[in-house]
Amino acid sequence: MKPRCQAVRGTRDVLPDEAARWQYVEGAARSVFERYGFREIRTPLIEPTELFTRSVGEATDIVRKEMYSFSAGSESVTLRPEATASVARAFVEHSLHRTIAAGFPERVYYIGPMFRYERPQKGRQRQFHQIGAEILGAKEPLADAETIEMLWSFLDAIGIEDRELVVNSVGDARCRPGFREALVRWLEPRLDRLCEDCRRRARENPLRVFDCKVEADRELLLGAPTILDLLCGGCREHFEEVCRTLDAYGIPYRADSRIVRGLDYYERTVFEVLSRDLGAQSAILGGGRYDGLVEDLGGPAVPGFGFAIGLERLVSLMPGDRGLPAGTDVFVVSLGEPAWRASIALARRLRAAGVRVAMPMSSRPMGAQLKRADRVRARFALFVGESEIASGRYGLKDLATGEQSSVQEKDLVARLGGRHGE
RNA sequence: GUGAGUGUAGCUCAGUCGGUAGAGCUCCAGACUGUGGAUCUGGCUGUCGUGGGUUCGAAUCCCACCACUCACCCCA
Repeated sequence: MKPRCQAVRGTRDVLPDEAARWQYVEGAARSVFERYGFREIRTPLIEPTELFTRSVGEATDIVRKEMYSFSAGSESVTLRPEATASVARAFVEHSLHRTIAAGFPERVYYIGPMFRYERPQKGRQRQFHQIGAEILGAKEPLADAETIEMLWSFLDAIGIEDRELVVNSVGDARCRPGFREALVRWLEPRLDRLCEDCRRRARENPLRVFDCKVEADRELLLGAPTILDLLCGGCREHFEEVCRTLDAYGIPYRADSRIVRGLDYYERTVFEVLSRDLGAQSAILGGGRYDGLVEDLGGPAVPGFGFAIGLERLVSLMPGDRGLPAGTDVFVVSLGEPAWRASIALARRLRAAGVRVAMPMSSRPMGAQLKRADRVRARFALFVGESEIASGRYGLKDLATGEQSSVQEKDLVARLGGRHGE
């Protein structure tokens, strides 16, 4: 059979078995994040194009060549390539800064799809999903460290063991221009010894030369000035306090002056968590501080810190025994047409009591029903035949142990473990 | 945007020198009319990615296109 239509390039279907794993991850994120005071925020998938050109940055790859933009009426809109800008926009639009008391920032998290028009490869789709969180109104280093600590707990909770935390500071409006200048001055006379990509980076976004993958370039760049040596006093102090707090938490990390993020709004702290099992796209998550973003979007000077996790990447790293689909509680095996009819009402009563029930859509041979019960991973088979209906006692078989007992209907719900999800 | 690899059944894959389509798994039925997983027997499913070319004849050779995969780039 040839499908008449298929999923567009870079998008894919998450089928039920895998969706169960997504739900597991999302549930763990909500549970952990809410312990730290984060509440969910939901923002639109489409935003004014200007939101991203202003925040993410005109010169970034995301804005220059990866956005799904189109005109709707007279305005240009864009499918969001990330959500931090949306959260900041909503924050300004609803004057949420008025709810912030000094020392008590607003914390929000989101889960949803993002869109970037890139060439798909391992760990990279055109529609992908992020779990992210933002903490707005805290300039203190504890906001950075505590949020990173929360992420570490979250990764623990879902069993991600192969991970490395790297942190850096990219300075702020006071010290970054100076560093940038020093770096460009250092690069100028060495351009002909660098690869083509690095020569382009030197022009467009000099800090990015540090994550070049060419070995010769990396060696040469060891001699380049590093941002950590040129931080201003405020940025240095902030970074050192973040590191001290991570030490106090006992979270292992590597300070790496080569970590540079691709979005213009980052200042001071930036960080990533890397894994070796992801192929070339090695980042599970990334984030940092953006103290100027809210103001850039027309709001008051409210500092921010946040991160985004790649959901697909996370799910692919999770141990295979996590987040398996829930099985059925009971399969109603009916013997003969009259019993099958009677089982319809029985199934309704059990479901109303919160039991997960499966049964066939028509009377079927018993062998076929029991095979099906195995397939849907039912814990019990409930036998319904004429003698059971007459006596009001049903045969209940534990499909794992093979033990069978006779149970009255009023005792069934307790035996089957009803009230799921309540 | 650049480069390389791969497209055969629902899934994983064989298919020799160009000779007319195969296995395992899954699914369905039966063995087995009130007790499943195992086993055995039988059965269903293909525009061989698409279009063109060469040839008596193409899954196989050639060209183009499409999709997927991996890498560059970039990022989650």
